[in-house]
Amino acid sequence: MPELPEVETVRRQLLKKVVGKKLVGVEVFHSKSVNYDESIEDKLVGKTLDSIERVGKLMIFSFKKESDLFLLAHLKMTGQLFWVDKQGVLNGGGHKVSAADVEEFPGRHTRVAFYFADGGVLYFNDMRLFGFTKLTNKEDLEATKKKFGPEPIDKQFDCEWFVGEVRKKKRSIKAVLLDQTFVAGLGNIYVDEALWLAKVRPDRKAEKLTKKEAKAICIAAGKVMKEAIKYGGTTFQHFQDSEGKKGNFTGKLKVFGKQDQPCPRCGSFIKKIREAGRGTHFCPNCQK
DNA sequence: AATTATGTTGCGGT
DNA sequence: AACCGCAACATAAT
Repeated sequence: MPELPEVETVRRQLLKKVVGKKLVGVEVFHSKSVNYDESIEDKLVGKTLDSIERVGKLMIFSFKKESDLFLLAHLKMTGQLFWVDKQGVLNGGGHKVSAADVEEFPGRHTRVAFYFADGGVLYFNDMRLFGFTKLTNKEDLEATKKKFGPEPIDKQFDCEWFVGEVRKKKRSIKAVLLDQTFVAGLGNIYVDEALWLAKVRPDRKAEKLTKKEAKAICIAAGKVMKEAIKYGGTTFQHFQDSEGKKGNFTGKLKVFGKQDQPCPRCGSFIKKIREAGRGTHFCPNCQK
């Protein structure tokens, strides 16, 4: 799933569903998905979930009366977190999601199940096994957090700082925006969308951007991710929220996956290239 | 059937 | 230090 808006969508849903609940069991179906921690169940049973934070695309679960224990979850490419309540209901809203839409739990790609005292289960599914859940301590968590750059959706995010720093970078603007240590949260989809909004080509060298272009990118990055959160994220291939639903921002995409289709702004055909090692979509006419 | 693509990021090389 | 390419893995599409 993946980028900040999708992770934030899941975080907000889970806040309402699992915070305050007590863990009674952890079942590991694939050891890699718990960072090969053989005692994860022993460490978690009896703990009550206190809060869920997020840094970039990383989710951080904390526990009541435990100041030195945290559960990190990173979904990478195909990770998913599903909440299934006592009745086996995914959406918690009273009716089951149809079997056609959602696989059985645990399913083929279920890697970990977290069982709660009220009968609910939090499933971590991850087809490609790049993602992880992992226990950590306060010191490690703080070190991890420090590696992330600021988030463009943050009220405090400073475009003056962004303009100054981005124009020191020698790589393409696409590569720079994908770098989580520079700014956190953007991934392949939202970088392409933000650059379209800002009318800047993804293959431009960051150091060659004008201040005006850099400012436009800064604003666009925050805007596109805030808007995507409002719509529950984007489903391009695998993303499903904690209720098994797809993101509604997919219909709002302007360039991502739109190669050979007309640009919604100028009508020229959207092009797809490879930039920073990633499939990259842009309008060759109105992005300069 | 082999090749290429896929929403991420950490590593080892220059 | 900054940057690049690739590997980790499973699956679907050409």
